[in-house]
Amino acid sequence: MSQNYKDTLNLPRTDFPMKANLPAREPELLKQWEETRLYQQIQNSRKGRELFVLHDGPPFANGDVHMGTALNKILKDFVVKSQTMLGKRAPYVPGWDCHGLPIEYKVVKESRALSPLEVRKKCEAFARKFINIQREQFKRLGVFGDWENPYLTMDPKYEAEILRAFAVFVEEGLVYRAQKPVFWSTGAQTALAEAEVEYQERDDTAVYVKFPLTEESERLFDYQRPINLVIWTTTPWTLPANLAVAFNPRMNYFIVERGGESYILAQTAHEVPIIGAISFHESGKRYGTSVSGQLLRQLTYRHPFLNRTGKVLAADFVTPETGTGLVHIAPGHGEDDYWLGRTNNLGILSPVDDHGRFTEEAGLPNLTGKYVFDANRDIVQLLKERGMLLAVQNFHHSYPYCWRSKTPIIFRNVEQFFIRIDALRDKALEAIHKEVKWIPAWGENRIAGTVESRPDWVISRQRSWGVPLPVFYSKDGNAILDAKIIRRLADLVAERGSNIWFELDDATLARELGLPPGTTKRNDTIDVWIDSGVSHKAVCALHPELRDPADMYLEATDQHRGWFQSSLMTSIALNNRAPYKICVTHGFVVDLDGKKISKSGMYEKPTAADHFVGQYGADLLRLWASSIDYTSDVPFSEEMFTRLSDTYRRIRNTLRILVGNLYDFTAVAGGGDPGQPASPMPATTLIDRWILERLEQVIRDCRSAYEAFEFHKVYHTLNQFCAVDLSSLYVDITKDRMYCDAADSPRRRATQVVMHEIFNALCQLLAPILAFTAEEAWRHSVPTSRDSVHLQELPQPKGRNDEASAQVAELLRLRGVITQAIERARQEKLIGNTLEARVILHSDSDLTEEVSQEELEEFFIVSDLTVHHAKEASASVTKTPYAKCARCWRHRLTVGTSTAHPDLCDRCERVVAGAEKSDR
RNA sequence: GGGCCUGUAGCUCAGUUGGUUAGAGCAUGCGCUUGAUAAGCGCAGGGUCACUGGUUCGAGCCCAGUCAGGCCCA
Repeated sequence: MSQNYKDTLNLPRTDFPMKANLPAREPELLKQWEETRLYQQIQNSRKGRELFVLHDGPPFANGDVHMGTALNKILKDFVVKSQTMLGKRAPYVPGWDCHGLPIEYKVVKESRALSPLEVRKKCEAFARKFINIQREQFKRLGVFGDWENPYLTMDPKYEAEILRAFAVFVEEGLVYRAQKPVFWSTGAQTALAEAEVEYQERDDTAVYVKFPLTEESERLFDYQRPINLVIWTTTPWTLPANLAVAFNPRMNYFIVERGGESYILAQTAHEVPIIGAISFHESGKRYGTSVSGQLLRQLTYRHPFLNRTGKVLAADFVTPETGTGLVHIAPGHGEDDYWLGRTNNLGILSPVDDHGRFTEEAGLPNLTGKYVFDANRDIVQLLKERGMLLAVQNFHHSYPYCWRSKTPIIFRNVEQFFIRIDALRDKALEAIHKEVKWIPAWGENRIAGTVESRPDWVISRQRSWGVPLPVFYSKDGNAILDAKIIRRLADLVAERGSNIWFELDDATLARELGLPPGTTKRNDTIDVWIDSGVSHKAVCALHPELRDPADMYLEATDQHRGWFQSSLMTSIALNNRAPYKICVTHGFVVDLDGKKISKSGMYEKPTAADHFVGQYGADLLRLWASSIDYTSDVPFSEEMFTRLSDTYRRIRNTLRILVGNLYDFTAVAGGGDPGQPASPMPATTLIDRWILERLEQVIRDCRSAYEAFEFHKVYHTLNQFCAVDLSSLYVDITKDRMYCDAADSPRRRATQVVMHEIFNALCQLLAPILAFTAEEAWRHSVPTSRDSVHLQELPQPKGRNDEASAQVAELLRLRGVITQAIERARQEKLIGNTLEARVILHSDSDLTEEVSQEELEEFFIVSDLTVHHAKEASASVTKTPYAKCARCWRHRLTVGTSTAHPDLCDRCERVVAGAEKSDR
């Protein structure tokens, strides 16, 4: 019998499917967006609006897009889409970093013995391949941008800008050359930037070595001879380059006798082999007598195995934590050593070639050509033979490694070119503190710290895949650094690409640039951090749609030392100001335990973004990116994706029920004109007014969260709104009127007006995050066939007051009392369905007298309610004696009163009778 | 080893200038519904606020230290 009445209900109808099937549906939307040139449409629609430039930090064009890269691009897209929907013109020009060691290394590894030009051509092909792969993957994530015209740092015009910037550096006197120990990768045969160094645990041979005093120094002591300095080192191979021994004047030094010899070393906390621990308690000839710094300074020693002598020098950097307090100094193999040698005119000895092999200069003919780390053993053997070895230990420590070739790094003295950071530092710090907003705020502290302490910038690389370092040598070997020449070269490169540097021989190149015959070129390239570091000029300043300074740079937190800093330095040099107004950083993607997800592929679980896009869809990745607070480490796990799928389904179903309830809305509300929005109808009931007030608050919260780039607040706000306010309250409460009232009852129509407004607002508020789902839902809205949701703006608050909210809060409190009572009744098997309950509410609120009986019953979703006033709120529940209405399922007093429809309540009887009348 | 940062329920997040019994969503358990149905609703359980000490009448919040984790640097 009841089936008969189902057809008389206004049940929700929609084509908007419950099941998202994102992996299949998203590509269709992408195709349509591409066909309609949506990005260009959006840009056109924002002509003349306030400009917001998010400048893309170029990822390296090598490898697939992993979760970290995806997170970065998605966050950028949130910014671009939300700024656009806040009414601004927010163009997005993506870019790629193309030059540099990571690519060259892969190419060189594949095929050896290539000429520089061949290497470059293979590198370019490699970069292009991955640009195309990454471009497709980024697009697949729903990221909008000018994908057809990205900027590439290997583009000839871009390369020319690098050279032009370099010309300015030269003009400003910022570039100098110097011999300097630099991190040197023997595996890749190049100097490395600090960013290219990583630390690994390693076992090394540590040796205690005797450095015998010269005879004249020995005469200063009344001690058993020979007298030795005792040094300790973990790099025996640097001993051939030893030129001095350093001590710290603030430490205490002693001379002790052991086994017929005497030794000088510091009082340290740890035991020294053979010597043992030294303390004041053991003072005396055999156990140790203090040696003053005054005396130490005068000493000279004989090299333990080479025929030369060295001096003892004072140095602050000597510490008592390890070793003997006497440090062997090799100015060619260490930063501290270098500076100490420089102040004491020691000269530089660095007898090692590009591959890390000893040269003849080392003075050890047997070892010439031997890799230094292999030669450690030989040096130890040599020390033993000479009787200079006190002890050998295994020493476990972390040691710098080349990030690409994974070989241990050595310090090696090489002629390099530098940028003088001191000339830029003060202004850079001022810009950091005064010109830029850092998000999160501690970023300011962090980058300031790195800028304060960073040494001069090594900008020369002994590599092929990069922009040539525009340095020439005259016939007599003098370096030529000339801004005019560099600019000429830039013009040439802009036209013919930087390959000309390698294609043309010295004579031709010199002729082209107007250099005197006999000039030769240097075969270094420029550090890639300069490449990306000048993008503010090469891209923002020159692109007609962009602007330098950009409004925002947004990268992972490691870029405080990387791109943020390199860009800042070049911008200070070029423009004397910061290249960005806002710098946003996000954390790294970490797994459930807070451990980082390895980038090097050792991680057993999939980390490529593609994997998750294929399994869950891009909108799920986007939802993930929106759900977390990106300012610290970003948690990531399969479990989170399962949870997020639930959240997603909840949001999707909320959209679906709203649009389902609007299936018959256009015809009436549009007044025959489907292109027009619904005519405003005043929200009649409390619950309608309340949900609009909630929407108002949600709009305010989301807008300000978008404005502050706090996307997880948008996520939580909208999730809460969908799950609680809409799904479990508003939609649930209005079901009865939506389904059972006459289709055009004022109460139902008013609700549709409200739902329509909410649906549209939700689509718009969700659009920056759920780019695909919001678009899909938007197409099901009424009136249909409108533009993309991404052309819309975010809804504006309408200045609604919150008169209903306090009342609803009051009613919700009473609702809690009722549901608890009903739950108790259910436990006692008094009732099953809630609608079987007869509820007697003892209300402590005046509100229950102001709101009508009908509305209260609807609000509490009960059939049979009696309200008494009481001091304290309580409710009692029994089974209602009323019969169940076959149509609305509520148990009502009026069921059975109609003769035509004896199983209907009065409301349903009227609706059914009215429908029958109009059918006739 | 140094700089910067993070640590609140199983998961993701709230928690105002220190002030009652630390909140929300999801997940879990139990129940209802079968007219949002590969959906929906209700109720319940779940936290020594990383740890230790301190300041205070009072600390998730302030201070010091420890532990764990991250980024950067050595």
